[in-house]
Amino acid sequence: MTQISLTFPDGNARQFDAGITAAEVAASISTSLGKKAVSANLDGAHWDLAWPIENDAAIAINTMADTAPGLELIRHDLAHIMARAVQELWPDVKVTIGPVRDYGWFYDFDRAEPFTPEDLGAIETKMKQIIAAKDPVRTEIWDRERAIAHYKAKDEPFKIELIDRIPGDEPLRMYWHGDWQDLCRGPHLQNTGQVPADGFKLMNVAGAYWLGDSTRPMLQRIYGVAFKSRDDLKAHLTMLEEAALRDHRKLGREMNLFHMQEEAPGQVFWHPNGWTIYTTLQDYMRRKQRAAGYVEVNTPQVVDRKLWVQSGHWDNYQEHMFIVEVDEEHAREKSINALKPMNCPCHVQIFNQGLKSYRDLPLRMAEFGSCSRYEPSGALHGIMRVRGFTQDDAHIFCREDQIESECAGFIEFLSSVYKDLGFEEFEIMFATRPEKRVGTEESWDKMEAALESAIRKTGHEFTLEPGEGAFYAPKLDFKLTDAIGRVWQCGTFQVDPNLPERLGATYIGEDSQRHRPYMLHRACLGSFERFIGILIENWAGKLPFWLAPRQVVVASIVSDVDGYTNEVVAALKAAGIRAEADTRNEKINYKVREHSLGKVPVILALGAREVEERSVSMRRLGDKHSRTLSLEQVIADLSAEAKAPDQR
RNA sequence: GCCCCAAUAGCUCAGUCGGUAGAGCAACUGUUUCGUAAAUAGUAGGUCGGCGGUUCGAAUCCGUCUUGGGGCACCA
Repeated sequence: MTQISLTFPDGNARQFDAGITAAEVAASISTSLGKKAVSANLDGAHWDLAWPIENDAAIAINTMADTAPGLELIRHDLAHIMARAVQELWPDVKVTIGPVRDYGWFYDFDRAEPFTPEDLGAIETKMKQIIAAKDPVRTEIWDRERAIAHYKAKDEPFKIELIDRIPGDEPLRMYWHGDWQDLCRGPHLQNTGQVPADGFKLMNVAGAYWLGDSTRPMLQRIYGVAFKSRDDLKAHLTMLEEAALRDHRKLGREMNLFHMQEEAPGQVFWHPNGWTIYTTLQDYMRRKQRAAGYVEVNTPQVVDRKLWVQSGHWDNYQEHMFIVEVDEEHAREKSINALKPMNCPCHVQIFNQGLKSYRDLPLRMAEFGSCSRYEPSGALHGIMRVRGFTQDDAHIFCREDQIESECAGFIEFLSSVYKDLGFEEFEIMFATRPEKRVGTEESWDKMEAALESAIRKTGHEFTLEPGEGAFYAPKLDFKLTDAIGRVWQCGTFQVDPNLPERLGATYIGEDSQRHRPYMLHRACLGSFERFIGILIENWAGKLPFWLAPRQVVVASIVSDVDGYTNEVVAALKAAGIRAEADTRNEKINYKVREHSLGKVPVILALGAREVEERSVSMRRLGDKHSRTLSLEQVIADLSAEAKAPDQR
């Protein structure tokens, strides 16, 4: 018998007979570990307790107390238990794939009739029966022909296609519990009873293309969430409820920020409150960009097809463009135009006006560019994914040797903006050369090295995305993390030697010859619409004072003090604060409640006492109590707070 | 674009078997002047998303379009 050496996490190694299972290893350490073990990590791979170990390896035994492997096993086994439940209820349903995902799993089924909410209830009940049965799990390794014959007999065409897609040298693991069987690479728990029967919930049904391919059949996907305990599940469901409470579509209505209507799908009607956020944010960005050496421009909305043909958008992006045909007077043919989906071609037109010298570079050209894109109807979502939006766009025209410093400068700029707006954390995704690309290897080497060096010099880490760059150059994407841990891709930095070439941009170098500039596309917020949606959800509507559309409500307690109320409002407005009076004939409780629900950050309540003292009673949003302060003090405090972060 | 679900008063929602459209909040008008998260009475408010069909009769059943939602695909 061959001996193998297994190294444990404490560094000790022990000899075992080859072919020993992880379960036997666990039991050899202690009886209790043998009982508690659920899986192993073998050289970093997640390993089923029942699988034999044939070679030397580093091993660690997992129990349910190990969160990541424990949840992985629970969710994975639930996917199979659900598939079994579905086939026991409806034997003609075809099974496909069912992976683990965040918080749970899904499984895709092929079935003629849609699953209803009642069906989900029936499936859950059946799943609980399967769990209660504690059916032992076993896996067998089959050869390809046997597996295919098996699935042909069972009429499971999707499984046969999966087998065809598995590389020839990989073992086919057939996984069983009870009489039910699935193709699966594992690992699994030892019996179905190890899954917590009250720790999961089926959430919803959605369509999903087979293999994610829109030309393949649409399957029905059932999503479930699962945790180790009922309490963890409840906590998750509560978290979902809280996330729903900060939905920007709900808050946008409640705070009277904007609305959308069916005559203009995917476009925002900004109300005064919402537009105040928008312009405050835009003013802030304008100051930041000026300070960072950008010039601001503005370019046309409706642009002739000729330019889009030249830029390449007509061939590559036409399905996303709003095309406008115009019967021009005196013209023989209609003129065909498109609403601009991007600003870059127009910016090159400005660059191309007059000769540019190398002394003009880098030229940082910014536009709050209003763009229109015909997004697919199913992609639209509140103000986050729209058809009409404004980018905080800029293009930096520069020489190759300036890419690195411009990139570093942009990363500093972006991190300062994100910090000012309340996002401390962001991640950089570095997308490198794809397989299909243009340009020399030397040029790719230089561009990638410039970006990598810029990231390192600014002291950041990055996540590499090999092959994800554009066909002409690498790019960076910036993902920020919001208050409840969600990740949003907002910023981008993309090198582009292609468009200056297509649109004939040149500058005169020191050698008095014409040279081709590089163009660096960059955005920080992405679009104002989407970013404001993110801000609303991040702050749950309770925006920081400087961004809050309604900053102060001054509320009379009795109508006798209305004169003083109006005086206080006037003084606040004179100090640059967005203040309004509430002199309605309502109780102060009513006013406090209404303005608190409206997310107004400061309420100043005024009664006879305040008039006499020339003071105000200030209540901050979310506070239980108020404080009495002098009017001068409050104006000084609030006007300081009303300043944007860059002006403090 | 694709699958499923939905659309009733400004908002949130009820409306049974196909038989004259309802509530709470908001709004408006009185009364009330009140000290930090809902005073009180009354009034008004609707082409039940649009169009077509079935029916003696449609918010309700069927078709279709539009929009929204959950996903998928998309996001050079």
